Amino acid sequence: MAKGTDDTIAVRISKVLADRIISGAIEPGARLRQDHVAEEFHTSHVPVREAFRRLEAQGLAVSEPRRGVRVAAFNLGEVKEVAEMRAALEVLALRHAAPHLTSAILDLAEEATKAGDKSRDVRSWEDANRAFHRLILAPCGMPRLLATIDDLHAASARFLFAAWRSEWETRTDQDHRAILTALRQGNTESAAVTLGRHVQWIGRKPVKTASGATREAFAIVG
Amino acid sequence: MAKGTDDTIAVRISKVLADRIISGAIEPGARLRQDHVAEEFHTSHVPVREAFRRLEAQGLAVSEPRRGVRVAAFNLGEVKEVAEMRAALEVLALRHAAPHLTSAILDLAEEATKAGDKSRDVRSWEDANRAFHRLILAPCGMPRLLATIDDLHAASARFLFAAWRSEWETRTDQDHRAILTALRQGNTESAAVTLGRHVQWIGRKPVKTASGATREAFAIVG
DNA sequence: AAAACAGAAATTATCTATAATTTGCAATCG
DNA sequence: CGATTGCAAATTATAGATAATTTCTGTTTT
Repeated sequence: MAKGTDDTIAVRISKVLADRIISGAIEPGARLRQDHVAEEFHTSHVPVREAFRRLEAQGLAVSEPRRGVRVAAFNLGEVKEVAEMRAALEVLALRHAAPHLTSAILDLAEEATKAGDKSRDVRSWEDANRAFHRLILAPCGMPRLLATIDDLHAASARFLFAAWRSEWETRTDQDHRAILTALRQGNTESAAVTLGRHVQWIGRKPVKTASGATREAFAIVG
Repeated sequence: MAKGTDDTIAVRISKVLADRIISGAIEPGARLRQDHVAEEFHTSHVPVREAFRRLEAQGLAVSEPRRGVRVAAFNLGEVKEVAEMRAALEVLALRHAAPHLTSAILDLAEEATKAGDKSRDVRSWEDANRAFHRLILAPCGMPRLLATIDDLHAASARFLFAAWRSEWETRTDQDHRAILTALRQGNTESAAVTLGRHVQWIGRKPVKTASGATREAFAIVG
């Protein structure tokens, strides 16, 4: 993949910040101060501001005029919203991608599924999961749709990392396997229905808060 | 509506440029030169660049590093893509909005439909059409979904104005009426199905090109 | 005459500086 | 003692200036 060395500085900054926000390295609600970021990247704040606009568009940051930029907060409602949008759009993408799926692609998707099942931490599971979804959806050849789905995946990953900050138990992904089987049989409709259900599966998990109490954390696990 | 006087300059610029791009005042592929725009708005180019990032996120402009920003081009493929995305997402929004729809809202939506039927030019038809869709979808209470739909509507409007630059023949919108009737009867499923079909209706129309030849123009008419 | 080249002009991307606004804190007043 | 006002520090937003890249144009070369 493009290492981005010819990207503009603003793009580089936005990629690094996006990664930090998604991984949870920066807390929701935390302020992003342009001069501090500029200093860290040894630039002025002009490209930093452009990076902020980019994060805003992805839904990872919110900006109030004259009051600065904060990492976007989220709640159960937004997790559900993203899950439903993903269901609607990924199903659409799959219907268009299906006729162009080759067995080579499906083999790669199966490998991604196995990698996910073997993952012993959230991060590598999420990498494998995203690879699976991208592999089976990319052949739809609809760039705008794929870009929107990518942004939703970023949001999903953020929810996931926030809930499963460290612990992760391996599990075998039956849905992915069912989807692959259906696709291999040319049964697009069945694959689409399974995918639509799959990405709406919201995991729950008790998490200790800073104050010592426990609350439920929610995330899309598909 | 917010007149936007307390918006940041970048937001104001992006709104004006978005309107010009959508209305077709600036041609697809045309370059947006930051110094010229800055001069027009009596500002420096820093807010102009931020406005460009915003247009980029909406899919109205494309930017190549060091080579500047251009008005995004589009083709029949993208018109279809936007239509299908709208169908998927507006159906989702309607399913969530339906339980919150009051007869007052439905009355307003009916007025919007009548206004659309009476419209003698594309612009006012499109205003009325967007009002209808927003009225019945807004109560879903899903901000991210509504924002995405708004961007898709902007794209739709652009396709429409490009195809029907001036001529427009009045027509009565049966789909809108069928949707309202179904919603009044509490038949959400039927309304959703009709809406999904409605926004995928792509109109065709012969258009004279600059070179005098005629080609077909396409646009979403719903 | 078509293609390739070179220099000039225009344009983008960034940096440094300045003005305007907000936020935090402390002292004052009710 | 709590709320409020006022000032200082921090921060955001914009302007003006500079360096680097691209585009344009006219000329030369094959």
